[in-house]
Amino acid sequence: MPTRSSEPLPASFYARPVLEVAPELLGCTVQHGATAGVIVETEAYHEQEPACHAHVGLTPRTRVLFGAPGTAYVYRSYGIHALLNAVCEDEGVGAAVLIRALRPIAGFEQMRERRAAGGARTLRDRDLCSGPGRLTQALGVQMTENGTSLVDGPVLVLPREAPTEQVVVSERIGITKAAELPWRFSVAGEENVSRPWPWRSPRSGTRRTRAGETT
DNA sequence: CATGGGATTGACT
DNA sequence: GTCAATCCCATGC
Repeated sequence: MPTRSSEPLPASFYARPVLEVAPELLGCTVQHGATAGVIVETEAYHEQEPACHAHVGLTPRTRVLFGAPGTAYVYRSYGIHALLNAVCEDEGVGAAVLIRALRPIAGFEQMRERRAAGGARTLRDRDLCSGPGRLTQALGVQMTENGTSLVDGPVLVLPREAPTEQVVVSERIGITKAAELPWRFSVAGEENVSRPWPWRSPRSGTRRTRAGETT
């Protein structure tokens, strides 16, 4: 039972350009019940670019995306995984930050149980939340949390305790539209990040680092 | 109402 | 490297 060391981030934190919020969420904590982890990877999405679900306009599915900043947008991906986003910018604007990876800090055993129940075979600490579908599984975040408040819970986002880390920028992962936008943010040297496939290497030799610059 | 496409993961060749 | 699993919903007839 982790003691909440501080109050959740206020809605005003999210009511800003999504490209500001996405890197600033790095280092913040996502907490759900007894499980929690520090955000180490995010991606920004905005209605004005086609990779964002809100790009198609207001529909039953995207309603939450156009809602109040600080709301959780949870959607099902590939029919299997629930992906967690934080709705940003003003109400009426469709924008959100996808939480792609966490460094687990509390509730390790419960995370392991949930991940094992979900079929995971590797249960090292760094496999628990190193991917957008993995972290929701580990934290027990489901579609039922779609539309709930990240300020009032049940899923909470708490401010970071340590100041600025080294932010690494790169292209978003797993999308086909607007894939060139450098809207993915992670922490330099962080091990608990998602790696759906090796980061682009033209021909031979596996590149370890692929990134733009820091801020 | 039928169809098709994912902001993924894990297993396998 | 390839591939299947499986659900929500946008789109089109």
